[in-house]
Amino acid sequence: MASRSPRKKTAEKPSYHHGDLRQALLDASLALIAEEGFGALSLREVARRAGVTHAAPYRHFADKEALLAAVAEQGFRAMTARMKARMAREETPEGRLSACGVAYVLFAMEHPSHFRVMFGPHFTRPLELGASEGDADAFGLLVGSISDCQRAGVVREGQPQVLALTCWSLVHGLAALLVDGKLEASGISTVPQAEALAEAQTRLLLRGLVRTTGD
Amino acid sequence: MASRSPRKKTAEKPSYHHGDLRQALLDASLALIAEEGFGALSLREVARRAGVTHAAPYRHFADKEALLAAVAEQGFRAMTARMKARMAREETPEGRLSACGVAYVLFAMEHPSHFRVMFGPHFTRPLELGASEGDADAFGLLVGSISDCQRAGVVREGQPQVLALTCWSLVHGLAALLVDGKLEASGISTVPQAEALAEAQTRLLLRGLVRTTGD
DNA sequence: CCTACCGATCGGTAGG
DNA sequence: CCTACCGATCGGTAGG
Repeated sequence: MASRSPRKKTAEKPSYHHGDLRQALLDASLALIAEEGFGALSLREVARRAGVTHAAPYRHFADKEALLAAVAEQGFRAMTARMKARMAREETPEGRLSACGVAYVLFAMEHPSHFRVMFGPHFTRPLELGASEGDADAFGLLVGSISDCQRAGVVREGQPQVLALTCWSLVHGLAALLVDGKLEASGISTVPQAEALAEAQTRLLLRGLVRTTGD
Repeated sequence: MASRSPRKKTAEKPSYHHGDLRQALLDASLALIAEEGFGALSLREVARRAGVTHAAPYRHFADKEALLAAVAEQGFRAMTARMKARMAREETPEGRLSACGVAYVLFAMEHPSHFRVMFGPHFTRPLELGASEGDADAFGLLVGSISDCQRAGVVREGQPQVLALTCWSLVHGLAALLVDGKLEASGISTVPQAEALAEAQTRLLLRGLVRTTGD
């Protein structure tokens, strides 16, 4: 078929000599994790999928952890954007608070590999997020949302950080159980199902489990 | 020191010729995960730590997944026992419900490697728990506890399974965040801190975030 | 439960 | 970004 002569390498295959290999490696990592699981992730296999030799990734990442850190960082940005977008559709503070949590769960469902990298025990150091610009980070959005609700008088008193931690636990737990398939036994596996569940659980946290007089 | 003559192998080293190698392999797996992380887990290294050759584990486990399944099964039994023990100290239905969740978080803090194996994405098939005897499984305990609270009139109406799923999400999320060290930035890392946090979050879920007249 | 062996993959580097 | 190479580890099996 093709001659093996070493010259005329003029772009027969995507060799990324001038393309964005860095991004290609990140994409390949996510695809690999999604298809083969975490155990299959190696720099060599990632390079293979990106169509380069196994030495090439070292031009962009010092080691596997650096690659995963880049994946996680991109994931955090995407998740924050997802939350902002869904919150923007709401017109009340409690609507935004709820949207914040639902978006968290939806992001996990739609980007399970990203989610696993972001929250797995893969990093030795804290994962600097480029000194995230003020309220841009996800937890900051949540805390701010709680504060807004308190100012509007719809959420009880208390340190916003503490209340936010409870909200985070709830949506993080739901997301983790969904991503790891632990709710498939309960017949929950699709995105719409997850969305409905996230909304129901958020409502429940707001109103509380305890039976009230106005119930 | 010791002669290398092949005879007289009379128990100089723990060789498990008559001991419980199976249990030793399970313990070694947990220690390995705790010390070196998941990536370091291999049947060969586990065998090495147990003091046997790398072919020995195959006498007890077909492959790595079978070993991990055994670890997980043991973990589920221990977790259920932990929950039962803590629930038994309580005298009210809501006390038992709360204790149920707190015990879940405490188990995770005290056995992080077990927790990771139990809820990680490591298994291809559903992990049969030996057809857990009726209400003995953890989720069953939770659902029963919710039902009791409803009968006592302290928890609102609704399918117990649905309410239980919300409780599970909350404590699972808190446990996962703790185990993976994501709350260390918030200064939470000890067992007592985790216990206090679990109790606070459980209370919050019961009462709800929404400001009520009797607040 | 051990010895001895297989093929395969891996992280990493030298040198271009 | 590639070729060529290093030492090391791995899962798994044969045969005892």
